Amino acid sequence: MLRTHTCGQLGEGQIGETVTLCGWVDTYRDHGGGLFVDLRDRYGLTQVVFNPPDTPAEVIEASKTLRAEFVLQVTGTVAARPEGMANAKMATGKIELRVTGYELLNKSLTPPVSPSGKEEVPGEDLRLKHRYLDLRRPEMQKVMMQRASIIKGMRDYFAERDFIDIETPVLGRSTPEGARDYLVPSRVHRGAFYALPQSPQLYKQILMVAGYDRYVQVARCFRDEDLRADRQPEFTQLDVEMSFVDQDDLLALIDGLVAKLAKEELGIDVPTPLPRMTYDEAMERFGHDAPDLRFGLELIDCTDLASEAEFRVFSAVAKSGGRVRGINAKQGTKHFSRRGIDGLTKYVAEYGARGLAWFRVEDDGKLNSTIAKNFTPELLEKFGERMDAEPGDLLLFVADQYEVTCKALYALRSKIGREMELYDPKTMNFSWIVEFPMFDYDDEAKCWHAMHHPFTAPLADHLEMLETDPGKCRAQAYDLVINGSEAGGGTIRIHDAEIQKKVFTLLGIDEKTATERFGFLLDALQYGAPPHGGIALGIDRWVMLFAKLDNIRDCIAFPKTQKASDLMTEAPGEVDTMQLKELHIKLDE
RNA sequence: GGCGCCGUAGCUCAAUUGGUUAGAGCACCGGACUGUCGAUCCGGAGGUUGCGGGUUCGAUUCCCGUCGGCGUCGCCA
Repeated sequence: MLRTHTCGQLGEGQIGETVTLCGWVDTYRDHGGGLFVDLRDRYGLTQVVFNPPDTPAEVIEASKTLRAEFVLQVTGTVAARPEGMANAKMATGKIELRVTGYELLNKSLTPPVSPSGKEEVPGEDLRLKHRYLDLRRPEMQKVMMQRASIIKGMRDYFAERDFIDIETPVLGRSTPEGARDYLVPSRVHRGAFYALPQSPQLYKQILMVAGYDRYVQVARCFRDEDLRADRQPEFTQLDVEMSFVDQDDLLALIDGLVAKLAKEELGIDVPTPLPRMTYDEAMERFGHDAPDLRFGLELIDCTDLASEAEFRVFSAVAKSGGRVRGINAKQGTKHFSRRGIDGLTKYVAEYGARGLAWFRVEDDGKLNSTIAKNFTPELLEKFGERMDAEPGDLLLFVADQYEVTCKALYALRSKIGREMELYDPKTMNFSWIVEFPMFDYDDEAKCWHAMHHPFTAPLADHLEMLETDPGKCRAQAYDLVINGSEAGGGTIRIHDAEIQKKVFTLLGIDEKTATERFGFLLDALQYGAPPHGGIALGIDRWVMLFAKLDNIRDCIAFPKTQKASDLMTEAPGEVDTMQLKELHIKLDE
C-alpha cells in the first residue's frame, strides 16, 4: 500500500503518529516561506503543511511547483493545529500533516472541470466530456457511494430472503412488443440480429418454470427511445420474480424493502403497508398513473354543471361525451396575474388542451372572469361550491376528451404545485398504483394493445370481461410511485394456457405469430409452470429520488446525452468497412 | 420529427436601440510573502463571440441555416 491512512481518517487520535497519505491537490496556498496543501481523496480532505522546521528546505522548494490535481504521496507527522488555527468546516480540521517528504506520483494538466469547490460547476457537456474530473467532485462521489449503498441494501434484502441472483443474456432475440430494440448484427448468421434486452422479462418467467422460485438480478436494460431528464437508453433494474405468490405477497415484499432503504439511506420511518390506489382513482383524482401525492390540488369533475352552462365550450364538450374538470389553486390569484394565467393557457396547450377557462374568487365569494357572463349566477355558485371556492382562489378548467383533461390538468397540477411550493421537495412519498387496465385501444391501428405486456394476468373476477368488455378489464399489475415518479412496476403473470390464448386473440396475435415471437415461453409454460409474478425497480430513479437529484444523469457514472451519445468516448462511432463487411452490412448512400 | 432555452477567454458570466481596442471573477504565467484554509498583494498573458450564410457603413447583438448541450411533446408494452 502506498498509504497508511486516507484523507478523511486522521483526527486527534493519531496526533504524533508518522503517516503516509495519497491523494490529489485540492487547493494550495503558497506563503513564500512555506505552503499548505489540502489533499483530497474520496474519503475527505486533509491539510498537509510544508513549513519549517518540520519540512526540509529542499522539500519546501520542490513543493512550490505543486498545482491543482497533482497526485501526491506525502509522509509526515500528524500534529494538532496551532492555537486558534483549527478549521471547523473540515472534518479533519483539528489536525494537519507536517510533511517531512513527498513523492510526486503524477502531474495534471490544468483541469477544465475543477474537482475542488473552488470554481463553479461548468456546463454539463464539459462535465460529460471530462467525466473523470467531474466524478472526482465530492458531490458526485457522494452520489456514487449512495448508489452503491442502495444496490447493496437491495441485494442484502433479497439474499436474506432466499432469493437467488441469476444472470440472463444480454444478447437475446428481438420481440416487437414494447419499445424500440437496440440491435446487434450477427456475424455467423447472415442477416440475423440479436436484440439487447428491454428487460429480462421472458427469462425470469422461464426461471420460474425451471423451479428457481425466488429470482433477483441487478439487470442492465436497453430501450432505443428518446431521452428525458429521468430516462436513459441504458438503465439498471432490480429485477425480481417469485413463484407461488399473489399480488399481496409481492407488494408486501417491496413494502419491506422501501421501509428498510428509507430508514438506512434517509433515516426516515415509512409506515407499511404503503398506501394503494387504483389506476382508475389515480386518473380521476390526479389525471396520471404516477401521481405526486405530496400535495393535494386534486382534479374535480364538473361535467354535469358544465352541461347546464350557456358557455358553449363547456356545454358542447359535456354533451358530446367529453369532460370538464378543474383544479382549485388555493390563494392562486396572488400568485398568478392575468399574464401568468395566459402563461398557464399556453402551457396546457402543449398537452393538447384547446383552452383554459379560469375564475378568480372575489372577496365576496363570487366567481369573476371574462367568461363569467356566460353563466347564470346560480350556476356560478354551484361551480364555486363544487370547487370549494374561497376568496383569493384561482379556479382553472379544461374541457375536452377525458384523456386530454388528464394530461393537461396533470401537467398543470404539477406546475402549480411546484411554483406555489405546495410541498417540501425534501419529503418522500411512496405509494402503489394497482389494478391497471389490461389493454388500451389504439385508435389508429384499431386494435387492442397490452398495457403492460401480453403475459399479464387479469384480475380473477375480471376474466369474463376479456370477451365482453376488454377496455374495462383490469390487471394484476402494480406500479411503485415515489414522489410522482414511476419507480417500479410488475405483474402477476398468466400461467394458464387458456387465458393466455384469449389474451393473444384479443391482441390480434394469432397462433403462428405467437409461436414466432415467444414460442419458447409458450412451450415452457406447458411444462408445469407455477403461478408466478414479479416486479422490476428502476435503480437509477431510486438513486435520483433518494439523492434529491433533478436528473438521472447525475446518478449514473457514464450517462448518455439527450442524443444518446457519450461525450467522453464519442460513442456511437463509425466502424471500419471491414467490420461491416464481416457483418454483411451495407450502408445507404 | 415538433416546440422552447442556451452557446462570448481554460471555467463561470458581462457587454447600452446595432457603434471606439469585447470586460470581470476564478484558473494560468512571473514576482513578493513564515500559519493559511476560496490565503493575500503586485504584474502579465489569454478571444475565429460554436460553425456557415444574409441584412447593414458597421453584427456578440437582427434574420436564415447548421452543429452541440438542456427541457419538453410525440415516443417509452
